[in-house]
Amino acid sequence: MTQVRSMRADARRNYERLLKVAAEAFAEHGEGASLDDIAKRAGVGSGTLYRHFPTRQALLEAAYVDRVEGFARRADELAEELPPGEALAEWLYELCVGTIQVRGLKTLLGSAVADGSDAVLTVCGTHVRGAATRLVEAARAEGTLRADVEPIELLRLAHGVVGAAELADGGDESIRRYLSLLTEGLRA
Amino acid sequence: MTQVRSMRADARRNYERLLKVAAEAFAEHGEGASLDDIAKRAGVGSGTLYRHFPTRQALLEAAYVDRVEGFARRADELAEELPPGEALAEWLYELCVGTIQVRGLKTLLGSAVADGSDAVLTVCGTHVRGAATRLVEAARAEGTLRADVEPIELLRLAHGVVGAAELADGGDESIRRYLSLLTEGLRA
DNA sequence: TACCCTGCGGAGAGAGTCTCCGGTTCGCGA
DNA sequence: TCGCGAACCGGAGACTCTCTCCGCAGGGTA
Repeated sequence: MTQVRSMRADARRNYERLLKVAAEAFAEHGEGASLDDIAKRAGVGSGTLYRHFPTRQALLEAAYVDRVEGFARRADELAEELPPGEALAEWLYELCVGTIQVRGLKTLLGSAVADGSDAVLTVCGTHVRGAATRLVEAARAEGTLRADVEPIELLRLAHGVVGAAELADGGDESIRRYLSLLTEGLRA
Repeated sequence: MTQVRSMRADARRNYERLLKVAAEAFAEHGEGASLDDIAKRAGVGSGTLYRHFPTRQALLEAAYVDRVEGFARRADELAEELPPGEALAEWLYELCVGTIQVRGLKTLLGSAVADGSDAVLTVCGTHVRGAATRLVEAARAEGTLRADVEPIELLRLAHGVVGAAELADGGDESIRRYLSLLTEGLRA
């Protein structure tokens, strides 16, 4: 995606410094971390930061792509280890836990499944939507998942579950609880 | 709740001007509306605003209490008109729609059902939790709602549903869809 | 080695938050 | 009705953060 090779050596150095520092800063202060401060900590001017990453969103995405790719890979691992329904359930759980633990990731994943024009679909969006689609299709074929549920709907609901869990204590048990309520429904 | 009577006449005038302007500003610009701007529009200095409402949250709550009281009253109306299960479902739907339509309300209701120490429970929290409890108990007694679901859990999940719907188009149909997925569960 | 031009840095404008305190004005008691 | 003390006002100003602009350094190529 990023044409890293045609970058000048110093530019590339700065780019990678910024990425590293940004990941730390977002993890520490959440998505709202001061951008000028990130620039300072990386030893570059703010101009340099904004040249490489025009928006906060761009930096957030660049800093966390590999983590999101990790979620996508994990989906395939789980698909091999478990029956489809369980794989999907476990993946959603891990996704939610990851989202709540790594500060800043929630916004990123949120905008990755938001209803923007699909033309400008982000890398993260592609990864996470792809992974969800694979798991959903398998679970549907197996007959353990309602046939009318779209992958994107599941991702959005998972995002909602994270929101709900945050309102509780934000712990893994809250995630598990709200996810199970969603899976099993509210009827008696 | 607010000891309005013991206020000096000018203080009270300003207090109410601020409330009115704040409700407009939050509705127009969302919860992030500029506080200094609200003060200016109300014709007072920013010091006056901060004296009456020490935090953005305090102003938000004061500006929207009556709306939240409206939700609570609506719960009782619905309880009279419909069977418990339907009343609860309809109330949650209206709550979600209201939350998404009135900008700024989402944050307020979120913090009203957050896991803060219950000692500092807000007025809005009391109203909305009370209403939910009444509806939940009736639906449980009727046998249409899982017996192990707490009112607060339902409110948090509703907040999550609003989040999910926002990621879609934010329309009433999205709310309806995600709420029904939650109610009926995801199993085939 | 020398030159061009990519990429750098940080000053500074703009927007917002929140505090502080000199000045105003309300309302009570006489 | 007057006068005084307390309650309340207003907005200047310090601080934080975002984002742009442009003179200049220093990398890459011939």
